[in-house]
Amino acid sequence: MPTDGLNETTATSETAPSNFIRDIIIRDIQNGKNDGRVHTRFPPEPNGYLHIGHAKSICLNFGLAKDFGGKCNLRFDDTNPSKEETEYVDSIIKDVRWLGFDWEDRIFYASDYFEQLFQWAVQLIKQGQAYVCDLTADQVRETRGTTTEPGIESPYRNRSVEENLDLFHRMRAGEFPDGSRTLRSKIDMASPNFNMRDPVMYRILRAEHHRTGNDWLIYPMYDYAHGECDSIEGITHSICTLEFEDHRPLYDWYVKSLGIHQPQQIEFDRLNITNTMLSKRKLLLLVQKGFVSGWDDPRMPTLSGIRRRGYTPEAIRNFCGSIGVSKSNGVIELALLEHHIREDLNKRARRVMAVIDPIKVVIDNYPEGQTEEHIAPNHPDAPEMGERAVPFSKVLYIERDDFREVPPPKYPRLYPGQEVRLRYAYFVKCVGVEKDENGEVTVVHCTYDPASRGGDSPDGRKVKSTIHWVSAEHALNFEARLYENLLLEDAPQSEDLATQLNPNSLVVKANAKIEPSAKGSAPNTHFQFERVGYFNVDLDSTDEKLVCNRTVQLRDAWAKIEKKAK
RNA sequence: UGGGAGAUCGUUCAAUGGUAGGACAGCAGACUCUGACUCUGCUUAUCGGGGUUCGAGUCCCUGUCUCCCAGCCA
Repeated sequence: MPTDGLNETTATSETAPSNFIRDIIIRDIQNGKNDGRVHTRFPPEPNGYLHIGHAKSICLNFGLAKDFGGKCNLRFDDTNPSKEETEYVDSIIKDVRWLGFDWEDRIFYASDYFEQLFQWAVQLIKQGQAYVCDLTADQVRETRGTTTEPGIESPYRNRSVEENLDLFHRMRAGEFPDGSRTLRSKIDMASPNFNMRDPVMYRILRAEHHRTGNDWLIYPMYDYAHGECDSIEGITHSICTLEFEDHRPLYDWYVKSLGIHQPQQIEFDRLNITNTMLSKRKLLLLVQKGFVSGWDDPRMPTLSGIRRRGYTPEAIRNFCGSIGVSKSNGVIELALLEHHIREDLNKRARRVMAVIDPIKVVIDNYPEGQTEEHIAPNHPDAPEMGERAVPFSKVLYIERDDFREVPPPKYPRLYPGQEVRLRYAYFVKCVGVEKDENGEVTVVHCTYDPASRGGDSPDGRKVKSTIHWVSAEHALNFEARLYENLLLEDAPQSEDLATQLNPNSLVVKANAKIEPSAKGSAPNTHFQFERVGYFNVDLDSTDEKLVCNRTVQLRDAWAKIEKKAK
């Protein structure tokens, strides 16, 4: 049986459309900049799990490198030990690989460069471009100025090079308490760009680092570290999101002051998707507060979450390739992501019949105790995927929604007096119902036409619809987990997450039925439950109990018709 | 009200001074043993006002709107 979990690593063959970053690279190559090299990097901070927004950046960086015959590094931006953990490093490695990208031996960490970064800071001190400041965090903030007023220069700004060197080395040696001093760049307290108002380069922080342990008591800030890390690795195009536009002058200031290789920072728009939370901070909150079962809850937009949900790397790559890259911050419709997962799963998912919300059907004229098998293809358009036998007997289950005692106008499915086709089996006609004391239909009685075996009547008569079914005696009981958006359609703009969450984001159908061929399916096997949706086998599934996640529903024209009727 | 960035179909990305195009969504139809898939057709856009030009989404001026920035986070 084909399982495709972590083995789906074939690269996308999409022809990439033009975008402004490609234009820049093409121009750079033409001008012989960087000797025509293209070298990018994907630089996550290991402080959480990767989500679909990161997938855009991953596909962009690795994709650009591939398309231009260059390289792309994986680098962990681990300069803040108080937030970072090995668990996150491991998950990021797994997720990038799962998405189908390869960094060969180029996996790096900002922490690999701590000593070099320290030496460069010393160089900047010697050049008179950095100083040790004794102001507290509050004082730094108070003296930073406002949008209309310049900041106030620190009283420690003009310390001698010798004193700065001495103090900075003593910061490293642990002579001062956390937060008592910082190393700052001496730039311009009057700059209209706050990032240039003597930004902090190093802070004193006694926290165990997931890689360097307690070797360091001072840690470089992102702004100080990032350009140099890029420079060390020979990065040519340092691609990041729009909010770093204001940081670019500082990025350039450091590499220029140091006289080292200068990568070009290019900013693009972060991915936003309707009704989808793509903030690491908020996702962490969802996990911590128990609103979801974990980072890999199938409702999460994390790569581990959507992987568990049944999304494939191909679908995600195709999606990322189709959304484009620009500098305007837009919001992609969730429907586009769903389109790509349907498109991919339609090609690969084995068809199977499963009934999510069963209602019993008795074929009155079918012999008691008799069983027969009907042959069904595993994929309507892919004969090479084979076929399987589906057992049929007197008592069946069909979808509750496929029967109406009183049909609405134009209802094509089963109702008293109406004949439909049981897929791959027989024509059946509803001849009556049984009800419980509440008037609820409990059993639907039908008769079948033995001549229609296989699903077609020799007299050429047509039916309006074909419905799916399972044999009650042979079907496997299973648990279907149906997902909707985690966020409410009209989520209030509030910091209180609870008020924004959809109470129906997970509906468990513990009494669902599936044809026996699904027995023993491995986790992450993709199925199309015909006429219902794409599902995959969940991690929680065991030999005794099959558990399936609804990845995405099939497009449903009838639902639209019904909605309009209301 | 300082600085930075952006504005093209409902959404999103193209069009690099020369026929405004694709994808998704929507609508209509064909096909169908999945109201799925597939196929066909259709609707809909250059933020406003000036200017340059034979010709402007693209260049210039001006206005409007949106997003980002005052962490010892990244």
